[in-house]
Amino acid sequence: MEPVSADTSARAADAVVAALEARITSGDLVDSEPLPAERDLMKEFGASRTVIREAISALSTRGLVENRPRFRPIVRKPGYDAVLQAAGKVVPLLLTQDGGIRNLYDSRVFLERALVREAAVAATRDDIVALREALAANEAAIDDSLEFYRTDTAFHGTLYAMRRNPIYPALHEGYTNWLAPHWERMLRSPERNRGNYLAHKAIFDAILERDPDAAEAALSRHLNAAWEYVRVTFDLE
Amino acid sequence: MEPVSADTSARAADAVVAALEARITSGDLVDSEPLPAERDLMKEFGASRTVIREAISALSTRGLVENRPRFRPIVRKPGYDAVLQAAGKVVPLLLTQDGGIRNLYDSRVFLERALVREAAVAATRDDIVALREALAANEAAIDDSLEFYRTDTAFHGTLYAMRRNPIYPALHEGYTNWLAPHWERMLRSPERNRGNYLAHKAIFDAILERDPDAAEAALSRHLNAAWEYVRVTFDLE
DNA sequence: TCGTTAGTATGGTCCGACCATACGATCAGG
DNA sequence: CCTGATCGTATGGTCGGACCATACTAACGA
Repeated sequence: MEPVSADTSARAADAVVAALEARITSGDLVDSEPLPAERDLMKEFGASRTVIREAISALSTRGLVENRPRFRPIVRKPGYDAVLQAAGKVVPLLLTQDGGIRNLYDSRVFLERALVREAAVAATRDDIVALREALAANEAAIDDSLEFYRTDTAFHGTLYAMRRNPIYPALHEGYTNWLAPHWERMLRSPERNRGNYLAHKAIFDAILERDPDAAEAALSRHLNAAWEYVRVTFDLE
Repeated sequence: MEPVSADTSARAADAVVAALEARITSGDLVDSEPLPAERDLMKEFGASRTVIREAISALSTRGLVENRPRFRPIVRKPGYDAVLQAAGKVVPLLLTQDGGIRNLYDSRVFLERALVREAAVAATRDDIVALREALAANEAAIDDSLEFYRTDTAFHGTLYAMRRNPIYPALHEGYTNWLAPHWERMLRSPERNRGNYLAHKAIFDAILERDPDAAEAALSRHLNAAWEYVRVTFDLE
């Protein structure tokens, strides 16, 4: 008679979530295909539409389905980008607080310092090729600020890709998306682009020479200078 | 006549979410206090309970309110832990896939390598004191495997805290929570504990001597050995 | 063959109801 | 006066049914 585990009172939606979750990961529900209609699911689970909709909503925030307002939800197999998407719902709120942008940017610098250091130590021939190409594309875009921004991002992205761990490209996308609003609005010019390109080249050269300390130093200079621009532009700190 | 921005068809709940979000971040709704009752909110926003509930659910997944099944939702000011909590909903799914655990663990090793390197270069006197204390507590717990696990985690946590960036403690909590299921079940013994303690001590000593390379190497040895245990225990890869 | 159009499927919202439980107040007993 | 049991109310969880607007589809006509 003792209501021992009273805390196990579960929401009915949780069961539906678990079931659909299993079906998605198992491939029973195919990726990129629409989810069954709500009214079908309620018959299937013997639950009310309320419960079904709550379950779908939960799946949506977990990135397992893509839920555009008036359309059928689309099944999405979970990937590392899903994590970032989920996190992305909260990050903007943090950026409005105290040193939020500073903290996020600091973590990016810290990570990229480690990435370039690793690159200097362990870059493969293919890595070097990829970096060289990214750098060349960056140089070619100096006079086109929009394209320069793209190739700039791509150059840094190459660093993230070198770990061959899907977490890092996802992280890179997170950083660029979250910091973009504070970055895109900055004034740009070919001169400034050239400065950034030279910074990228310095990093690349240091990696080529297998000099981790120099690579890290060059990266630090580059990103700290960029931070200075952001800081004064938005009057932070 | 052109339905230019037809995609702006918003869910009614979004407006409620935005409003409550603003109230929480502005402090109008106090942290740790219960949210107004659903029936009050519907009067206030002129919306149906359906919409209100959906809004609350959304806030819950964003970590702005804590929503235990049968209780009043509790207001939670957004923090870096909220991000990790949101991400934590998806991470377990990824860990069941292919090299999921490997990827996550790899990212942890990579981060901690950077952390100990930084510690060796830039640790303050207070940092050293904190590390020494964490290490001492770890040594004292060698014969108590449960306590050893706690102090082990705390030692690593000290490394994360040294950046004085709240992102890192949150990350540390994420790593420990996500990897815990694969870690806690491993067999433990005073001998193994002693080995881990010695590894911690080697890291600490290298930091003391301001030798980043040695610190990083010691950390790598330590975590790679731990990975080996996990790998064979769970027959991964 | 292709654009138009009508009909249907489906998601979004609302309403009103009932249940179970957390909460708060009231009351009985020491 | 304090403590613990009791009871009524507030509140979240679930249900079923309804209506609307729109995405989708198939029939239709130029």
